[in-house]
Amino acid sequence: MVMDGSLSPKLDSEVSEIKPETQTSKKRKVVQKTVVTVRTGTHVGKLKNEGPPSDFWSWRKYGQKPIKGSPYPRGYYKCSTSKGCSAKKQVERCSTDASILIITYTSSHNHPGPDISTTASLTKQPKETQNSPTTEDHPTSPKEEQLQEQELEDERQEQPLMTTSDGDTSEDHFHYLQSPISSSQDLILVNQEPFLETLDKTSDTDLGFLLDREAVSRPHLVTFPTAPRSEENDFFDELEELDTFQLLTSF
DNA sequence: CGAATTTGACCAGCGC
DNA sequence: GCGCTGGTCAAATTCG
Repeated sequence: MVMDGSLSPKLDSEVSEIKPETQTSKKRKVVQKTVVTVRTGTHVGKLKNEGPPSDFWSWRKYGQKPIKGSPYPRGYYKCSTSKGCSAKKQVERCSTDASILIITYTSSHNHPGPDISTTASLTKQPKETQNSPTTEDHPTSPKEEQLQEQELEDERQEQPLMTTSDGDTSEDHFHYLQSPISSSQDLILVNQEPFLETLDKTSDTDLGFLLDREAVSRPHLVTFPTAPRSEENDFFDELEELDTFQLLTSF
């Protein structure tokens, strides 16, 4: 399957920022990666491990490892929605903000959609719409709030830490996308990287081009253009989001 | 009883 | 070549 964006066509809250990382020379092989940053409520810290921001798919945890530079461990999940699905995701917390979850999706799902019917009464079809749509339907609309911006700073701060051993985390492009995440927590930002290994081999130029394109179109459509918002603005965000939501839903 | 999660060990890639 | 870090597997444990 070549569904690059099969990750998830819809998101519950909003998107803030994404960093497409096509690991070219990292540790393991080169795979498409989608980094999604989710801001969990402040209550998250109380939870034992921050509820797993599960999207519409079911994930099975198969490992956990402490990451250098981050006081929090990283959890490794595999998609259990479908047997043959090779989709994986890594969940880790921002070293600077425990309330921020960084979810990295690897590979794509082989199946169209999870049993959304069970998860929620979504109206959306299981089509693999990867990036375009903002077709997100909120089932019962469990209220989600999203913040962003803070992540920017957080990420920046994080970089130095990560750089300790690596330093080659090249995040040149930012993708703004909707996320598949529909957890009861607050979603902050999501990024999707519809890139497959195939692209990788194609050429760097192409990749860059694609990235650029996406970055350009997405951010303007969904996210706010400028001005970072603070928690106070969050409320507004919610409102706006709801509005958008309704529009989308209506659509 | 079955499924999911947890934890440790092992393996592979990269840097020094 | 060695050591470090990240990622995955598998056995054990826990929960439903």
